[in-house]
Amino acid sequence: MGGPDEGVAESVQHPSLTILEGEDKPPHDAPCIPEGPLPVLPLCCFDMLLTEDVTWLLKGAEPHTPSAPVPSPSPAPEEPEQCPVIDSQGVPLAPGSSLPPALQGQEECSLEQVQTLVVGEVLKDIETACKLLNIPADPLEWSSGNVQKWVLWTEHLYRLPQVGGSFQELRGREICGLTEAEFRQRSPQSGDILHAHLDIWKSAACMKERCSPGDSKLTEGEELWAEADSSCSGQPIHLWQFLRELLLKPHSYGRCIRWLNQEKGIFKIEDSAHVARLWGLRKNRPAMNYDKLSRSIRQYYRKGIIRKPAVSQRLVYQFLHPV
DNA sequence: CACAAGGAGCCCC
DNA sequence: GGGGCTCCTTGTG
Repeated sequence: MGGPDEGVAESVQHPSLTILEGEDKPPHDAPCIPEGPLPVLPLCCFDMLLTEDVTWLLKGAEPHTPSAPVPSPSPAPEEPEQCPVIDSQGVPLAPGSSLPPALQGQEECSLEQVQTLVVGEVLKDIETACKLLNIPADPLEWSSGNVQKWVLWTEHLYRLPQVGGSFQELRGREICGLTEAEFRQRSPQSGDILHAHLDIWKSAACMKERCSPGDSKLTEGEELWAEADSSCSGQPIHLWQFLRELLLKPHSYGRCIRWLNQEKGIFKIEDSAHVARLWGLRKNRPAMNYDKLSRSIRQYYRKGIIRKPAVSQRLVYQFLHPV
């Protein structure tokens, strides 16, 4: 069913725009940023971060065409967020008005600091996707199944038109070797975007490799993962864990699931179909839908993991052991 | 119509 | 056996 017109693709494109020129060396205390020039990343690839976290960045970083909307994975910018989105640290972010905690108190932030922050966020998001999809971070290591998962995921996350089996037979090494033109050839509608996103992943993998492997210091994101993620143990992820992971990444998934009261563990599924599809992707269950997902959630009632809150509302659930 | 609740059968690890 | 998927019925707003 091709889903009702979920305002496709055009909001994601700024393929020619780049930020991160990396002319200066990064600050020496940057946690995991390699020395030397940072990879030049297309701006469109940061859209997952831009919506809440760094809209302030763009404001200062003009000249941005005023008519061009800020790239966003959300389908239609027509509807503003009804509720303030809470970021991973629980700090309410009023779009365009507040600085990330790391930069609070600093009126002027240097380009390097911005780079460090943005790149760090990109790495965290890639890490999230890896864990949710259970695929290696380095695209070169992907099997054809991994490639397929990644394509589906990226399509889904950025509401791209579906490419079908255009990349089906390719393994990671092969898809990494494709030029943008070849991407377009295989998928005229979204090939360029997929190519740009793959570039991000390749750059991130490259950066990770260049990071000192002995550095065991966890980034914020990794700490969150350590708290939330038990999929690293090699065991199959449970639904409640998956939901919690989505909830802990509000800048990526805040539109489909969000906390109503994190202290009490109360959350709301904003887009039931979307969450179900994400779960289906994660579990390789293409037929997953909210009906089945909610049935699984209801199994948790008996087990004391999730319940309906005292005041029952549609699509609102509560973890019995809040995060 | 979408969601909620729960029974039941099935599969996989 | 546990966890989850699937299909089902019934009820509600």
